[in-house]
Amino acid sequence: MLIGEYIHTIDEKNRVSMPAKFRKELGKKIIITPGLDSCLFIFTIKEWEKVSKKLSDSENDLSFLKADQRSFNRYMFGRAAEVEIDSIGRILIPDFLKDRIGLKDKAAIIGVEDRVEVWNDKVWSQNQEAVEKQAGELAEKLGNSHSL
Amino acid sequence: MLIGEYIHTIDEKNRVSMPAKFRKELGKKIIITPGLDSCLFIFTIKEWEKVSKKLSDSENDLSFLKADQRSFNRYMFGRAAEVEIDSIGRILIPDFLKDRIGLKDKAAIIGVEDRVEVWNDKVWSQNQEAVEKQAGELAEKLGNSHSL
DNA sequence: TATCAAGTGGGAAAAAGTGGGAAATTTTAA
DNA sequence: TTAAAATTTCCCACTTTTTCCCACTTGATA
Repeated sequence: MLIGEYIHTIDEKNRVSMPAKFRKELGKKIIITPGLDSCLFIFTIKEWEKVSKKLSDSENDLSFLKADQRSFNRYMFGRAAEVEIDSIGRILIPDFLKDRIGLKDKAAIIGVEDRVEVWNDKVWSQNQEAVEKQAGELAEKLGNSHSL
Repeated sequence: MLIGEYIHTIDEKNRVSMPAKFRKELGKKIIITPGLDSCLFIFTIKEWEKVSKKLSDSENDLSFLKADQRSFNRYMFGRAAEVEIDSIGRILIPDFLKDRIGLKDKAAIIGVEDRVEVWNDKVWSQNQEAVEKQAGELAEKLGNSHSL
C-alpha cells in the first residue's frame, strides 16, 4: 500500500525522485494524469487499466458520440503520460502537467492507498491545514453517507 | 494506447510531425477525418474499420434518426483522407481539413485512447481550461452513469 | 568514522522535431 | 502536344530536446 508524504526537488530537467518506499509497488512504468483538485495522479499500469476501462465506457457504442464523454476522455487520456522510472528512481513530469498544478522547485509526493499524488508543496501544505480543521466533520459526513 | 499532449509546428508545406510516441501504434498509414468539436480525428486503419462499421451498421443503436445518420456519415466518410506517415514521422494535412479547424503555425496533437486528435493549439488550450473547471462535475456525472 | 542508501546535479550521446533544396510529378497555358 | 509553372515528394542537414550515465551530497547506521 502506498502511504506517506515526501517533499522532493524538481530539477531543471523536470525530474523528480519517486520515494524509495514507493518504487517496488509502482514497478518500472507508471501513468501520470491530471487528477481532480489541483494535483496529479500516478497510477500503476495495472491500476490504470482498471481506470481506463471504466472511462472508455459502455460496451460497444462509439465513445466519441457523446459530448460529455468526449470532454472527459480528452481530459483524462489527452493529458496523461506513460512514464518510465529511470535506473535511479526518478520520473519525468511533462510540461503540460507540471504547469497545470504550478509545480516548481519542490513537489509533495503523497501515497494515497493505490495511487500516488503529486502536489505543489505549498498548495499541499495549505490544503492539509484546511483539511485538518474539518477532519472531524468530514469523517462524520462520510460516516453517514456510506457507513465508514 | 494513445495518450498525451504534444504541440508541434505546422510548416508552409502543411507538414506536421506525429509525436514519436504515437508512431509505432499508428503504423504507416492513417485515416484523417473531420472530428467533433473543432478538431480532426486520426485513426489507425484497423480502428477506422471498426468505426466505419459501427457508423454504417443499420442494426446499431446510435439513437440517430436515419436522415441524421446519413448526414453524419457524409461528414465523416466524405471528407476523410488516407494519409501516409513519411520516413521521419511527418504527415500532410489536406487543406480542406486544415482550414476547417483553423490550423496554422502550431497544432496540438492529442492522444485520446484509440484515436489522435488535431487541434489549433489556442483552441485546444482554451477548451481545456474550460473543461478543467468542470472536471469534477463531469467525473461525478459519468461516475454515476457507469460507476467510475 | 566508515559504509550504505537515497536524493540531487550535470555532461555527453542519442533521438526528435524543424527547415529547406532538388528531383519528380502534375497542372496550366500556349 | 509541348513547354513552362506550380506543386508534391524525397532527401539531407541543422537545432533542440530527451535520454543515459556518472558523480557528488546528505543523512542514517553500524
